[in-house]
Amino acid sequence: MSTLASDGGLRLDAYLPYRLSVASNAVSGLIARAYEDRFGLSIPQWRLLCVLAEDGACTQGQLVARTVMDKVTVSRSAQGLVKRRLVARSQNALDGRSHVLALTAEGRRLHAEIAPLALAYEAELIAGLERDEVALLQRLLSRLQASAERLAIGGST
Amino acid sequence: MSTLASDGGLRLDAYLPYRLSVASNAVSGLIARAYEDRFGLSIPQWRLLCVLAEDGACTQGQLVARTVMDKVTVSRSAQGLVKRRLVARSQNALDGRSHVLALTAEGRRLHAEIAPLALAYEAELIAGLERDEVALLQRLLSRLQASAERLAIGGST
DNA sequence: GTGCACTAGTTTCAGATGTTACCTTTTTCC
DNA sequence: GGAAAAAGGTAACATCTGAAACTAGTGCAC
Repeated sequence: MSTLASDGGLRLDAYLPYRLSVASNAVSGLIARAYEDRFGLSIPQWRLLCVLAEDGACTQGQLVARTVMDKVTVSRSAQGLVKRRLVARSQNALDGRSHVLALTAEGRRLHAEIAPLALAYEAELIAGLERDEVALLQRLLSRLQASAERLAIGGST
Repeated sequence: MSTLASDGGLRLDAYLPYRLSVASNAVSGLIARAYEDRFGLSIPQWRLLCVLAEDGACTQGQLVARTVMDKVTVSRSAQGLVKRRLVARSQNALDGRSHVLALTAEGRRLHAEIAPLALAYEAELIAGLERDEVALLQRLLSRLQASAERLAIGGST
């Protein structure tokens, strides 16, 4: 019998989905403000820039798969980047429905400018943590994501 | 000199803010769908229910502090809960500006019904992890959140 | 080679979200 | 005790988001 109400040991600030969400919001908010203020980029736009810098030219479909974002989000973000001449789109010779996106010289330059800042933020965030703690964190996040996706599929049947 | 473009070792899928966001989205999406489908609750509403069950009656201001949500979000969520008679609002004798929110019997019942499900989801998510790994994850999330908040304040000056 | 199911991407629309402004009540402090 | 500043809460506005409809192009069946 519960004295006040706390049933079965559910406490909000020990509840992992809550903790994860709060931590993620704090980090995303920080990063989003930094990119927005200094470079006028949204986080989705920044993700596209990163993937295009890493992988070279891509179709939007590939970007969707690579960034785990909605195709509408990718479409709109790409439009903004094209408008700013950071990204060029050209016809895809292999498939008339899709276009190929690639960084322009200016896009590459901007990416090269932001990348160190991005890494510096990351370094600040994990300051004071051991190397292996960070590695474990990455592993655990992957694990959580995978579990969530598995449950989402299983649950929708 | 970079062969393709990957500058200074920035790879998106090793970038912590990105990983955190993706993992959090996957988990939140799963949980949100579950609560919405089965109980018609949004995540903010669910958070309020939890805090009210844990702490007993609160003002909205206290709920804002406790749940790390915007006061507008709390206001709207509370309205929904009141409309469904899960929460009762009464005048605050100590301060005429604020109201006191408390669970109704029905609210307590619903919370008691959902809590085991919430814990079951959490258990599924961390299935296969060691106890101390989970504890470390909690610590690391706290750390990241704290760092982000510190940087946000420092950066805005 | 024509029809039909399918994919890539954009547009449209409805709901969610946050920022700002606002009203009310309370506190401060002269 | 009354003006002014501040806090609790809501309303209004702009923005963001994602689902579903839509357009255009592909490719397989026959």
